[in-house]
Order: sequence, then structure tokens, then C-alpha cells
Amino acid sequence: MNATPVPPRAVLSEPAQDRVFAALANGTRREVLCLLRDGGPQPVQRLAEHFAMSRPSLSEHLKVLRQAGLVSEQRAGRQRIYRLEAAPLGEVQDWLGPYERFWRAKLASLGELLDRLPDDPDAPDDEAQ
Amino acid sequence: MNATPVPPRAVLSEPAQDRVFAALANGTRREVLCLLRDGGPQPVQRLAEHFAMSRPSLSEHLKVLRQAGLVSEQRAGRQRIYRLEAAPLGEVQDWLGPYERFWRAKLASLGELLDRLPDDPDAPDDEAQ
DNA sequence: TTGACGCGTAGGGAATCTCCTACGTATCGT
DNA sequence: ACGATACGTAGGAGATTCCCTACGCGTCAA
Repeated sequence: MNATPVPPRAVLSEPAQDRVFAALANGTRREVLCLLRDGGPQPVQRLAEHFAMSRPSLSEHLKVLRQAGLVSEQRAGRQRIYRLEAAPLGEVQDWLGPYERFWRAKLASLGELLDRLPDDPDAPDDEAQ
Repeated sequence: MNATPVPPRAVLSEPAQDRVFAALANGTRREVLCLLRDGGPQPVQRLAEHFAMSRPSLSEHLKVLRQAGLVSEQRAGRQRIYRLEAAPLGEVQDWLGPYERFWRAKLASLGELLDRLPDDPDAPDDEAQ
């Protein structure tokens, strides 16, 4: 099922990678991406309905997403339609590639381990600091 | 070869996701992960050889990675051996899943487009319509 | 024991983030 | 023209990041 002939992908510069990961390091912004993914391109107004924060604050989040290349905007009358731009996420995927075998290995042994335990000591939630 | 029987994966809480992405939003920390991936578990000293910054600063970065669950430490004499813990990266992969079809679609049409263009005008990425 | 080594933490300074309210700008309806 | 709407930006407060130097603590070697 891997038949897609993935075209060569421009590698993000280091600061660009920083911006993408930093943009993703915020629940509000991840939620925006999710809304655009599931709801298609939307004006700010409609996105804002889903959040408790002020609309200008949401605008700032959109700016961060724009600078990371994760969304694009298109003006339509007095609205600005935001659209998901998933290419940088593809680069994140590429970046993850070389690590994949590690978590697969870990999950395999962990899976066996869990199969042997009687119950599941649900996540100790290691909250330090 | 998709025979791996992937065990159920605990979903990271929102703040935990924040910590993982934030930890990845720094070139030094991504480089540390790469060193641990390619060089196996290593003491801080050996990691520090690759960076220009002070060793205490590197220690801080290791702390961030630890709090994100991306590395673990094991004491050995007066050394502390750091090891890659890739499980959170697996959760990042899971998070990416629902977006995959978007960048695949985009890359398909973009690939065709790029094949036609002479060079890459590091776009402000506004699409006319 | 004494001293060197390996590493973490304390504390501080500059920059950045995340939220707010106030305001500016462009567009739409009347 | 006018006010209402949709959105961005300015500016500021408080928290956090990222680097530094100084120092504390445990371990090894002599």
C-alpha cells in the first residue's frame, strides 16, 4: 500500500524545523490544524467559535502557523479563509523515519511485557517540577 | 512486511504533547536525539563533544528531553548514560496519521508543478485564484 | 584523605511566548 | 456617507526559554 511515488522533498532548514515544531507545541494551534483538516478551509470567525480566548489571540496563533508554513490565508471580501498546508508535516514525518525502528522495537518488548502482567497500572503521570 | 502487532498505545495528555513538540523545537535537542540514535547510549561528556555550548547548558537540554520522556538516564559510576526513548515519537507519528493524505495530495500536484518550473522562488506562498 | 572528574542545579540576564485590551484598516449593508 | 463587521496589529504584563558562570555533590584515583 506504499504505491505513492513520493516526489523529492525540499529539506527544511534548521530554523524552519524549529518553527514547525514550536508551532505544534501548543494545544490551541494543534486544534486549529485539526479544525482545518476536518472542516476544510474556514474564516477566522468560524475557527474562533471553538476557543475561549479572545479573537486577537487566535489571530496571533494563526500568524505562528503561517510563519511555520502550516496554513495559508486567502482573502475573500472582509473574511480571510485559512487553509491547512500539510507539507511541513510531511517533513516531520520524514524526520521521524530514522527513529521508527526504535519505538517499534520498544513497543514489541513492551507489548510482550504487558501481556504478562495481570492489570494495567494506568499511567503514573510523572508530573515533576 | 507489516507483521508487527502494534500494541495499544497510551495517548499522551495535551500538556505531554506540548512538552514533546517543544522539546523537538530546538536544533541542539534534535541533534542529541540523533546522536543517541546513531551512537547508542552515551554519557553526557561524549554528547557534549559535539556542541559549542557550555556543558551545563547541555544538561538543561537533557532535562527538557527527560521531562518529555524522549531520553532516560542511567547512573554508572560518576557518569550518567543517556538513552533514546522513542515511544513519544511514535505518538507524534500517530498524531500525524490523519494529516498524511493531505500532504500526499499536495505533493502529487506540487510535484507536477515543480517539474515544470525552472527554479524555486522561496515563495511567500500565496496562491492566486 | 585529598584532589580531579562527571554531572546537576542555582541564579541571572536577554529574548521570546501567550494572553489581554485598545485601536487601525478594509469591506459590506443601508 | 454611515455604522457594523471581520480581521490584523500595537503595546503591555507575566511566564518561560536559552544561554552563561559559579557552585554543590557523588565518585574515582593516588
